[in-house]
Amino acid sequence: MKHEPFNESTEMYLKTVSELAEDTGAQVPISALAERMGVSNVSATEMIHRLKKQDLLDHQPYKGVSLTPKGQIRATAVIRSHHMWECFLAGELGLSWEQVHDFACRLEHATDTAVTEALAVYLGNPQTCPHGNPIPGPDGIIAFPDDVPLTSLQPGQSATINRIFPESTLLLAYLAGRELKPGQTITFIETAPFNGPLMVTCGAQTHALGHEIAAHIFVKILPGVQENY
Amino acid sequence: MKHEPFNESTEMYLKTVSELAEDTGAQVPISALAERMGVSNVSATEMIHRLKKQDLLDHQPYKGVSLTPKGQIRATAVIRSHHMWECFLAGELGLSWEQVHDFACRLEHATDTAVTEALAVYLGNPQTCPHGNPIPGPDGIIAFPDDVPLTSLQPGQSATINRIFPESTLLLAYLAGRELKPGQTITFIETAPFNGPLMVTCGAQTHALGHEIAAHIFVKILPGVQENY
DNA sequence: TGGTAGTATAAGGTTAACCTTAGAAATGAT
DNA sequence: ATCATTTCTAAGGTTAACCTTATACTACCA
Repeated sequence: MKHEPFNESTEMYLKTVSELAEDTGAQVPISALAERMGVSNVSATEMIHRLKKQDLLDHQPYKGVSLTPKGQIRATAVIRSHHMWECFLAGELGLSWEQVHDFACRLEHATDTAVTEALAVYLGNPQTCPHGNPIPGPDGIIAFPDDVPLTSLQPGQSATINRIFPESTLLLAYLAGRELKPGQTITFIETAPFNGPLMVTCGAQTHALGHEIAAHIFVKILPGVQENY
Repeated sequence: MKHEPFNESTEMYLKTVSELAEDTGAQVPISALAERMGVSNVSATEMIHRLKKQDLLDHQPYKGVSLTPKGQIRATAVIRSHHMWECFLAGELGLSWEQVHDFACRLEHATDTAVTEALAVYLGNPQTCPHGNPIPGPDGIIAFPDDVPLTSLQPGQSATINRIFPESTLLLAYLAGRELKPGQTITFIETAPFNGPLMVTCGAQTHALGHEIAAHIFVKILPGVQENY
């Protein structure tokens, strides 16, 4: 009756599947998983088999993987703990917006559920992390955010930044340096010619954002200025 | 110029050497280490060789091991983080005195120095953990506590509990159930015959404590009642 | 209906951290 | 000085999580 170990590696796979599934629906191709994990295809497949044997995820050959209820519970627990730590590190300890993701990435695997829940209460049950992403409830339910990627804006449209997803240190550092954080209002000017960067203004600044970056910035479109007709 | 990995296993060895050295002086026998780590003698020896190669500790064959300056720094960093988390979990999150040790045991290996230091400031630079043990400074210096094991009391002597060392979940749970925590005043009655348990009173309660347990309770002796003569 | 691109499996290799059994070497107490 | 205890080394085995290379299988598009 010993508790399952749930080591870091296991948790990273489950968490990644959960994050990728949020984008694409249910079935996550192993190749996508492998890439996000920085691991070879064969290694990922091996690991999938191990996790399948533990009833943490399902695998439809040539289709992809999806979390079982058991895997889902574990994945959301890790994500919840991750975001709680981000809130704590940034909000209480005053650590920087771009650093806390990294710190939380390590703490998340070392956090007992009792600690996560006590932390949640301490923080007043925050609903989003400092990067704008929704925090799963203790029941594992994630509120699906009402936003669109920056890449889907029309020229001239204004929007407020809602979240950065998925989070990555390099990206967060880049955005922090330009003050492109949730809450900021930006206006999309145009996409530079020859499939160039997206030109946006934020306050007095103009930024040229690559497609990769823009795809990770989710925004809420502001009601457009009424056009005369 | 990659940062050293410093995985959990490495840190546990260094931490354990540091804790054992505090008792016995400098040289820690590998067998003692192996026992505390719950690992075979051969495995511990293997690991010692690995750590030696990384210049984290010295090994005098047939004598024992001791930390190098590099190992010392790492060990105290882990211990500092451990105790900071204990303070936070108990003092801020309100988790129980006997649970926080376990939770901190996992967090300590996932904590960046920047987080430890921010936490220290947040907590007002505490000097001892909830179990009374001194917290190493950021420089790695540990204030040696001024106390003696309960086993060294004379019958009739009173003392205040100062710390529980080394901490272990079972022991802490046992003591918590009897309210034997730092700050409490106890009086040593006698050692029961035939090398039996130590009889102590704490408030209205009398407790029979085994030698193992008593050796882990460190106390400050109170000035004795003046005897008539 | 192919054929390519993507996916799966097979085979063999690596590393860290453990294990056991066995034998060799040093220490320290009588 | 010897002998028992402790400590060390040697040899071989295990597991998890990686790797590469190579081959087999499926899917889907033209």
